[in-house]
Amino acid sequence: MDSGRVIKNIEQHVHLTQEEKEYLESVLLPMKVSQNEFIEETGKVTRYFIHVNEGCLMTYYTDNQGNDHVIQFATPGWWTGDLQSFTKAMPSIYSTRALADSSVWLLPKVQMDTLLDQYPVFEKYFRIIFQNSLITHQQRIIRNLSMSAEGRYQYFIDKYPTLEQFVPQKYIASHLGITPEFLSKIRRKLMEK
Amino acid sequence: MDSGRVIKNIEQHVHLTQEEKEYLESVLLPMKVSQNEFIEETGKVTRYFIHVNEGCLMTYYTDNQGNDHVIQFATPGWWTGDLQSFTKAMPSIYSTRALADSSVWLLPKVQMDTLLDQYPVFEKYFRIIFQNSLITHQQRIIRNLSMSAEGRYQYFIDKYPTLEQFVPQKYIASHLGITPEFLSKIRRKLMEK
DNA sequence: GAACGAACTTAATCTAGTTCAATTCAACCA
DNA sequence: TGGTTGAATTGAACTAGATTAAGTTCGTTC
Repeated sequence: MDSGRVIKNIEQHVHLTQEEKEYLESVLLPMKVSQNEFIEETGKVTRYFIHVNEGCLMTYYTDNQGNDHVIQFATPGWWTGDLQSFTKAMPSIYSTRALADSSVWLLPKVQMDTLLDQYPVFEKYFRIIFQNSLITHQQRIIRNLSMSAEGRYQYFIDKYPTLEQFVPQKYIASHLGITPEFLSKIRRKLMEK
Repeated sequence: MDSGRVIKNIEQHVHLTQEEKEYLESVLLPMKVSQNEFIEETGKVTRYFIHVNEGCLMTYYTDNQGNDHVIQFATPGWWTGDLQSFTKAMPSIYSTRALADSSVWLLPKVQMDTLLDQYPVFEKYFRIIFQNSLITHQQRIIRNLSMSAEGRYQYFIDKYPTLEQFVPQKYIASHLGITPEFLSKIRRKLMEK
């Protein structure tokens, strides 16, 4: 599996020396996951920060009534996982599963720590990644507070048109914060227009 | 105004040398704001990242129907502002106002850039700050998706008991994603119990 | 100290979205 | 080839929370 893509993604934000690239490559673990397979599970401590290379993952929370709530769909170039569990070694409240056959890179906790300690450029890189992610999370909160379900769905398909091919509708509904039944109604209404 | 508190807050996460402390102190601008005064306004480019020293601020989004949606209340020790506007020099979609007479430190954009460039420790510091903030934002999304308004209110007063003294109820309602009228009903219901 | 406005409350009515239950549809696979 | 299973759809009944509008409380100002 070619690690070139991770490097390319990272170099969109920071410049890496040959040594930094080689070190990163030496600590990333390649992994293939087939559709519906779990990478991380609720209740266990997350040991890896996950970078998607091919396919599609989803990270979600299951509440005590058994309902799933999707916090993220991750396509190639995205990091995912439970940051709290990963950084603080707490049992995870999320699960991460493959929605399609996928290939990912795993960055183990200890290696991430050394990476950050030894090479300041990775501090910068993850500072930028988390900063951007924080911005998009704030915007998602705002959309949830200020837009109707229909508006949020339109925004979603507009913004992530490629996701519909991987993601069953019920998980899109879950990500939008509505029931699959209601999403179905919205879709019919939009078709009729 | 004593800059010791900012330093103390930062040193909860990273260790600073004397030089780093002095440089930071030399670029922070102290500012007093009185109740209801704006620090940043929608439509203008955010020039400062704001650190609260005393009092309480709120950062909120106003939608095109004129409704406000609070994304953050900031009390002493917290950073606030519109990160997207600040880092990408875009017009801000948020406003930041004082809910009480407050004192803050302003970190101007250019100075933040040099700070990050010159002293890797600040990359680490902000990486940690953004990472933690990202975690809490994800949790807030999950609460909005999985809990009732009453549940979210209980969580809020439980988690931020001191905020009620500064924050008018209508802004708590806004933060929870409900109307002031409905929050009023919830409160009565809880009183009667 | 009257008058004003802003925050909060109350109650009636309304609606966006849920719940539940039945039906269809497609994929898998033995 | 037919049976099973889970995803999507449909529709009826329901509810959490919104909307509207009127009233209350209270601090501020002239």
